[in-house]
Amino acid sequence: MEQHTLDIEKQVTLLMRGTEYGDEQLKEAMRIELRQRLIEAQAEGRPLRVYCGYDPTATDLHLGHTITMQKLRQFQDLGHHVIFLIGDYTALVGDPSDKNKARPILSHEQVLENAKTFAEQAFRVLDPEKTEIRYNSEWLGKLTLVDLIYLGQNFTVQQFLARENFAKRIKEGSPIFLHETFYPLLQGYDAVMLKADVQVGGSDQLFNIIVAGRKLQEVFGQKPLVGILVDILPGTDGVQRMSKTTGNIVPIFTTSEDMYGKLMSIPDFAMGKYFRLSTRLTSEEISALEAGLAAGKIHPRDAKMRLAREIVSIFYGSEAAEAAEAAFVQIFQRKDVPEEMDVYQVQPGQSILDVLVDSGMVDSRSAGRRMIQQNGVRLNGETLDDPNAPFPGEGILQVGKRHFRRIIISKE
RNA sequence: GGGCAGGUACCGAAGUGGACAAACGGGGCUGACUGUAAAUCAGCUGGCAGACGCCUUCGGCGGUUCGAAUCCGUCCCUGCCCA
Repeated sequence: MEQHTLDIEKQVTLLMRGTEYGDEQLKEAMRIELRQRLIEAQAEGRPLRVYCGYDPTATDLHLGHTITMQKLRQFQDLGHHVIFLIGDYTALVGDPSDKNKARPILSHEQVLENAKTFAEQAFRVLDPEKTEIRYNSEWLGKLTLVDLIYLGQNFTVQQFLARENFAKRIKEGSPIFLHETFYPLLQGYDAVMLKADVQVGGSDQLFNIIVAGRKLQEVFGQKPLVGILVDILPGTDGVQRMSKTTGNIVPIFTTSEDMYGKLMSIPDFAMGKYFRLSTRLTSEEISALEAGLAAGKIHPRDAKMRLAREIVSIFYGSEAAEAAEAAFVQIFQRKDVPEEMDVYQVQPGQSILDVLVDSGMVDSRSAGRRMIQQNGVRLNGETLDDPNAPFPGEGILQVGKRHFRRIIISKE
């Protein structure tokens, strides 16, 4: 018995690590509830039911999503039951939490298309053997109007208006569509249908999880879930939250080299958050690193390379991470060329511009001309300056900093 | 349903008959520099041709005009106020 409580204490410490509630009291309350729930479940001889929902509003899952996924993984590794919920119906509504404006309307077909590879992407972090995949259309699709009315009776308009993002939109005079207010109800209903003990989410999910989810579970006679809220990862710009629409994502499905490079492009000031949220380094190690940086003992470039290496190795293993680093050093630090690149075969009579466009290295002839004018096109290191000249010969064609093709001349 | 204000490029936002492919800012791209694809500085940022020029784009459609993002009609959408 003594031994078990100790185990639980360790679990609580691990599971609460990296959480962010924006309010110490709430955090403490959740810590206590988590401990209690673990004790109860253990007494009942069952694992906790833990879930996090992901809305397929776009095709790519990205590093930002993996913060909650890593938290799910922790639960999984501790033997708890994890549900990866695909929000194919909530995606139709669009979560107003993280937005300063309404989401564009998607059709259910588009959403399902987006969701196609969600699970596959998630398994880069989660254990496929231990993960239950669900779609919330399963129960949201069956909700009747009466059900919805009943759900709505538990919330007031004032609760919604008080939320920062809605208040902001009201102040700006930008629209808030009625259906957006359904979002928390639907997410809360997910929690009810899943009989969740724990819900993991970003700290922007506070209302949806702590207010809506817990409230509705109580209404349905369930014990309100424990919310595990994690901090939000900024995108590659270092400021705005990572999101596909902002265009600042590090996608999960990409090459190790690309992931490494994207991580190297984050601003120096964002390194701390990335280390804390996306790597396995302990907070002591990170603090030491930051102290070194502040004292000028550690080069920011080296710290960022460490960051990139750490994260890439989580997804691709340490060998691939080292290879990606080597490629990065080769291309960007030594300004050398990569080991591997696509091959393009030049046809007789093609001009330089023809090759740029036809090989897909530029989007249009105008863009190609611009690129040449700006000295962005090189063949074997020699800058090419006449778009209309016949393509001069074989070798390595480079456009901008990071686009390469091996050019061969067709024998004819 | 009525009154008022709006709908401009990837985003924000000027422009209110010709000099508008459309100021400015952000984003993106290129170059220089560097400590890195950070920061900073400079340039570029609809397409075709690249010399003149031509084509598509300012919510949709239709008009007025030699000429419309700009004026008129109509429709759609948003905010505020009223009901």
